[in-house]
Amino acid sequence: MIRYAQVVVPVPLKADFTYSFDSEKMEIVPGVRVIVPFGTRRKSIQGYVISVSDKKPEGNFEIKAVTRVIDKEPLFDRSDYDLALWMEKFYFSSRGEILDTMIPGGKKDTAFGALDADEAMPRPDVVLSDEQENAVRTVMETDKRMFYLFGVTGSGKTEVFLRCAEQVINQGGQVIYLVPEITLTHQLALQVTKRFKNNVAILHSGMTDSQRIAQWRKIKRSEVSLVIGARSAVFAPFKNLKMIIIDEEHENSYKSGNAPRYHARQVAQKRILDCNGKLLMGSATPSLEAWQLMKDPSKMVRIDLRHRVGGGSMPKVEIADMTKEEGIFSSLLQEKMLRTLAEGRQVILFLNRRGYSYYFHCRSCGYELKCPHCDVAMTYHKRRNILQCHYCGHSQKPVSVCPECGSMDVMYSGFGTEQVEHEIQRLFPLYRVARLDTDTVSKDRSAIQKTLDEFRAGNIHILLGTQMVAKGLNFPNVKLVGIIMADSGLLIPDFRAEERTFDLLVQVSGRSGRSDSEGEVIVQTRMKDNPAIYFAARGEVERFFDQELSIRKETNFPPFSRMVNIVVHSSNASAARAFADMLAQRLRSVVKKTQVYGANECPIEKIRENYRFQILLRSSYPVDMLNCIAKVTSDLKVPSNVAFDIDVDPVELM
DNA sequence: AGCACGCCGACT
DNA sequence: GTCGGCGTGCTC
Repeated sequence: MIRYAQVVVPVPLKADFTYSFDSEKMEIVPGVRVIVPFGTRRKSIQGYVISVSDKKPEGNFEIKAVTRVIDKEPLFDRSDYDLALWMEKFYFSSRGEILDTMIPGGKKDTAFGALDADEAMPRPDVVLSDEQENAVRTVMETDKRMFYLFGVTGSGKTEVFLRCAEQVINQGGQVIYLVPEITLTHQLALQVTKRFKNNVAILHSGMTDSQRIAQWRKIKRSEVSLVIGARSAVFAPFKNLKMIIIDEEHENSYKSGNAPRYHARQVAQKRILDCNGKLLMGSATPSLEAWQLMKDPSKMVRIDLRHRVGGGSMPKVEIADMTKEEGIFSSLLQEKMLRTLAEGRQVILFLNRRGYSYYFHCRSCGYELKCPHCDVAMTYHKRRNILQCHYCGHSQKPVSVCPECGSMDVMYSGFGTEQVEHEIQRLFPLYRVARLDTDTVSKDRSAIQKTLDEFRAGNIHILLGTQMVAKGLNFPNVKLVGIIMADSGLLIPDFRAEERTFDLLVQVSGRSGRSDSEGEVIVQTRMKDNPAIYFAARGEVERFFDQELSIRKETNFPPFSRMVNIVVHSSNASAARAFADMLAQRLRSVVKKTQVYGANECPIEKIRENYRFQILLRSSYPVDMLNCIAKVTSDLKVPSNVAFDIDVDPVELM
């Protein structure tokens, strides 16, 4: 018998599409994936069956046949689909794209993990500190929905998380444990596997699609009770979910950077509300959203962990004022490095920029070399001897005369990790340095682990890197951390710049002095009075967050308002501008208690040959704002050479 | 988002 | 005379 399947596909279209199939030959039920012809030239695409019916749909269109069924059993059920529907409304995305993100085997995760089964990491059975003990008890025995473990780096949050998970599982519940992608290390996986044996599913990006699907099915059949993974693990299809744990809650990687632009924390809140479970988050540097919620214990219970479990105390931080220094290294940092290295201790240096130098600039005509496809300066990479764009990857030969006026009075300025590495080799020729950034490790995943192993073994004395060295690393022999340029993140036009800079400084500083009380941090800056730097250097975490919170309140920025960033883009600049202006005007005419800014050029006006304009909306009445956006965008004729992207609660505005 | 169709410019 | 630009419309 010929039947009909309603299918959604991973394209930005809200409609579903009906395909026919012969029920004698194919077994198709809601929740399975199918391969269907889609679009012109009957290209094949993977789709998700949301319903099946016997009668032919009305309408004047050709009904094509399902090419092939992928699954014997459904991969998602009604409750998974309901979550997709919620996301469709909340994030203005299509069901096809959402299911493609929720269910493994669709969109590929871009991040990379470092999970290779070599190093063994035996752990003695730890005894909880009083603080930790109390934390576990509070979470388990308090009848509240949300809990926050606010604890300094090294205070043993992981152990508290694992104990809570254990208890929930012992009571028959199921637990999702989210970690930022870079923190999903081999060590954590080992700890967890050792503890939970085969009761745990680990979802990491190094796995193949079929491995991931296998894990998903195990979760669905309740063959495991604990899932650990990055952002998308929040979709783990547990039937008796009772707890979601979010480690390093402030991390931006919990927010998806593309099509459905969901935030794992928001999805977690939604799921936890539906299943009547508990949400347990933690960080040494909470997001301001969380910090505000903690002010009201009826909304979120704050639990403090004030002490490092190893007994080590927080490192001593000193500021090097770079307005009074020449070159990359201040005399203070150089001196500290020499002393530390002479003692046989190790150094971590942090700089959030890769490459050799940043701006190519002509002193005769003022020309600045930008990527031909993006509104972004090209970065010079010395080893490969190329200029590269960090947005689109375009590369070209370095130039030595101004391409504009032919002048030879030109210079490359601004430095990245590659140049710092050279400088270290020059200044400290007796010591070995290793650089850890996407340039040195992107080729193979095991390279990170290899470098870290060498560093742990003491064969490397100085570890230099970007974000990668900022989080989670725990090397007892590291005594000194140097932050080469603490202000780099403060120069971007974003109301979260200070919050992010502060988080980063605190996290990086936490790499120092893990085993004793001798840890030191040198913060190099040209903005020593900036609150983010000032408070981070003094270790005054609460004072920073309180001050930042009051600034946000005065200026009516999140968490005191909600924002939506609509980015209109097109390869045709005037088409993009015209549409963006029109959209902004329509929004303005319907919103009530919402401010509409723009349309203006995005801070990065062009990426990959696409001209970009943004409309920023801000409101203390988000329901009105979101409804208005839904209304305006639903009956809108979009020129086909422009597209727009709605980002609810954006974490970056570039 | 892709992709094909289709109608105007500058060129082997 | 063609090749190919990108504006327009569609995807069961």
